Amino acid sequence: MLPKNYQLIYEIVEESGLGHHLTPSEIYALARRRRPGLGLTTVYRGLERLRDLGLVSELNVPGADAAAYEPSGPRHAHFRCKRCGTIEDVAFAIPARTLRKLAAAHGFTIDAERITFGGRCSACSA
Amino acid sequence: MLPKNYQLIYEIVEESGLGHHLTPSEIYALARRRRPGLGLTTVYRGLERLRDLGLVSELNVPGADAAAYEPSGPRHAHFRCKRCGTIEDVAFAIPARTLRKLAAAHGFTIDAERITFGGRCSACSA
DNA sequence: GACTCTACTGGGAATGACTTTCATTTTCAA
DNA sequence: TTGAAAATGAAAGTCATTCCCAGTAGAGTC
Repeated sequence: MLPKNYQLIYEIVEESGLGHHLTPSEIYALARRRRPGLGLTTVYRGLERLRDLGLVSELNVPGADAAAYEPSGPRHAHFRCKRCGTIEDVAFAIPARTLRKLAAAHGFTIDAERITFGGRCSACSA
Repeated sequence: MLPKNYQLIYEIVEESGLGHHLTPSEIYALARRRRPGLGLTTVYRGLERLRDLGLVSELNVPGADAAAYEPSGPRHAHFRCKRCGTIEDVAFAIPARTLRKLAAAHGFTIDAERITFGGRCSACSA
């Protein structure tokens, strides 16, 4: 059974909705609204646990100063605007067949895939 | 003209060869062998410049505590073993046509693409 | 209920990568 | 030569993340 606090952390990430991305300290701030006295350490520990359970995904994007978390959903990529820093979800994933081929060719096993694009978002390229 | 120190930093990353990945502090240590008294600040500044010039690429891999640098070469992906932390190059890139389609569909421009796989390397999965 | 063992908890200190600041030095074109 | 702009290094600062440790809550047992 998941400890209450980890449950809370999961709810917060979950409620943020797909396509939103929260940093640990944002999660901390939100969680303390519902359970003041909660420690930052617990948030980090909870996120680690949830990550291991596959309930949330960590996406750390180059250029961003902190990691971000989102509820685990269908595989997708991320786009980060180099100017304003916004992160968007992009519906793109490498076909499983391709992954299998790569893994076979290199002799390793792949259980995670992270794709990030960088550039200018529509607002910033105007 | 590139300042001497930045040149030195570039040479170090360059000589590391494709497929090798150096952290700023490793680069710092190597650079000081040739130019003692060089400051860590200069290494960071140099890497930033070289990155802007497109001469080196930064690959920051989730789970690693520091960023890593490699000479800019043909586009490729990286694989990081979750157990031993080794980073390998993987000859894989998303086709330009696919990138164009994604960019057009979302209204942004893509000028960078970062792909990282996670899993177990051949040694660690045995 | 009382007991125990374990997992969970929070605060604060520690770590470590990276950045900022600032006074000094180098570069290089005029 | 000279003067502005760029580069430099030391030290201090920032900030996300982790470690440590003593205290607490919960599940299971008697």
